[in-house]
Amino acid sequence: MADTVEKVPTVEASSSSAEASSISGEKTEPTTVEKKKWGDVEDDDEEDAKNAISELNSLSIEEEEKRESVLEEPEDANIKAVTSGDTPYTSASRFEDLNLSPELMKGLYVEMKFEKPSKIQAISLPMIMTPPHKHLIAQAHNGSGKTTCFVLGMLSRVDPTLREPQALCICPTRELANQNMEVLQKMGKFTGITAEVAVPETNRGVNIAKRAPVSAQVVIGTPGTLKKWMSFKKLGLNHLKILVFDEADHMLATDGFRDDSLKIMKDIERVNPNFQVLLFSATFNETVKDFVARTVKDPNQLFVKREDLALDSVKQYKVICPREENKIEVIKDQIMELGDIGQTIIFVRTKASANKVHKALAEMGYDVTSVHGSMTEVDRDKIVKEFKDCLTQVLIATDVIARGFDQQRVNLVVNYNLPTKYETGEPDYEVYLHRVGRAGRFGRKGAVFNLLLDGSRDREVMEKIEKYFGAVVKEIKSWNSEKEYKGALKEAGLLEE
DNA sequence: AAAAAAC
Repeated sequence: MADTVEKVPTVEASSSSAEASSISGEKTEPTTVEKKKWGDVEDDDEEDAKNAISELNSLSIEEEEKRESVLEEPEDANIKAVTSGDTPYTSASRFEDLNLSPELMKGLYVEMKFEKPSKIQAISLPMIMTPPHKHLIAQAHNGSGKTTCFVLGMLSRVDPTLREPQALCICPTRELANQNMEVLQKMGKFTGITAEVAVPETNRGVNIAKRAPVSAQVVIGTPGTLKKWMSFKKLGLNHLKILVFDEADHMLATDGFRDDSLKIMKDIERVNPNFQVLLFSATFNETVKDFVARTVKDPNQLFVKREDLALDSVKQYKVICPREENKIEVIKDQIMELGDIGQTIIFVRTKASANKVHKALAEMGYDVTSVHGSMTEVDRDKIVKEFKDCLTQVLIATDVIARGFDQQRVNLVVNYNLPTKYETGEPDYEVYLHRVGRAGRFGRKGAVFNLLLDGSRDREVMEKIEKYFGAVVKEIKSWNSEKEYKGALKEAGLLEE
C-alpha cells in the first residue's frame, strides 16, 4: 500500500492554503476541498477553467496569438494548473527558456524537428526541471506531446558524467517501453546519455544473475522486468533522481499495475527519499485521481476537464449492425475498399476476436496484420514495426496498443467491440478515449467508427460514453450504405469532396 | 478479460 510513500497525506499537505498557489492566477481559495477535486468536472467553475490557460502568468496575449498560428495545438487545450508550494513557474514558450544543454537543444531541433513547446510541454517542463523538483501529476490530451515532456525531463536531469542509472520510466506494455526508448534515443542523440530497455526476453539466454549491473543512465521498462532487475541487485537505485510513470492512471489502478508500481516506488524511496515522481496520462478517473493524489507527496498538478478531453479533430460515428457478421462486411465493403486514407487500427475485445477478424479478412484476400499479448515477443515487435514502417495498412489489435501507441499516419480507428469493464459490462471510458486517441495525433484529422450490435447493450454503452465526454457521435443510419460512410469520411476530412 | 511477468 501507500504507507511508506505517503508520509504526509497529500491533500492536506499541498493545500496548507498559504502555500498553495495556482499559476493560473485564479483565486486560491481554501484549497483542501478544491484540490482534492482537481479535475472534478461537476464542481469546476466553467469560466475559470476556460480562462485558466490564458491567465497563466506568462501565457499572455502574445502566447494567445501564437496558439492560433500553430495548427497542431488542440484548440481547446484547457489545461488547468495547480502548483504546490511557493515556487513560481514561468511557462516556457520557447525551448530556449529551459536552460537545456546545447546537445539536447540540437536533439530537439535537428532530430525531433520541433519548433516550440506544445501547451503541455510549455507548462510542465519548468515544473519538472525547476528545483526543488516537485512531483508532478500531469494530464493532457492524447497526441499532445506528453512523451516529450517526460523524456526531456529525464534527459535534462541526468548527469552525463555519472555512469549510473539516474532516471527510470515505467510503462504498461513492451510496445510503449520500446516506443519511449526510440524517442529518448532520438532526442538524446547528441548528449551521449546511455539508455536501456527493460522488457521481457530482450536478454534471452542471459542468466540474470550473471549479467553486469546496469550502467545505463536511463532505464525504460515494464514492471515485472524492472522488479526482477531490482531484486537481483542489477539495477542500482542510489543515484535515481527521477521516476516516470507513463499511463500513470493505469499503472496505479487497482485493476492495473498498482502493486508493482508501489513496490518499485517504495524500494526507490528507501534509498533515495528525494527522488522526483512524474505521473503522466490522458485520463485520470475520479477513483484513480484520489489515490494518485494521496500517493505522491505535495505534487504539482495539471489537468483537463473531461468534456475538453475528446479530440475535436477526430470525428466519431456509430453504426448499428443487425448481426455480428455484418461487422466484417462493414470493414470489408466500407473500409478496406476505400483506397488510401491512411492507416487503420481495428480494436477488438479479446485475443480470440483478433484472430477471428484477422482470419476472416485474410481469407477474403485482404492484407491485414494483428497484434495481441499471446503472440511471441518477436512477433509482436515485428508486427508493430511493420505497421510503424507503413509496410502494413490495417492492424487488428486488442487493447495492448490502446494506450500511447504513436503512429501519426493512423487516420481511422474502428471499434469492432466497444470497450467495457469485464465485471460490470459498464463502459470503459478511459480505454475508449485512448483508442480514439490513436487517430488524430498532434491535431491531425481522423475518424472513428463504432460498430454496435443491434439488440445488445452496445447502444446503452455508446450513449453513456457520449454523455460522459459530452461528445458527438453521429449515427450511420443504414449499416450498408456506402454513401453514408463516404459522407462521414468527407466530413471528417479524410476523403475529397 | 487485456495486459506484464514470474515462479
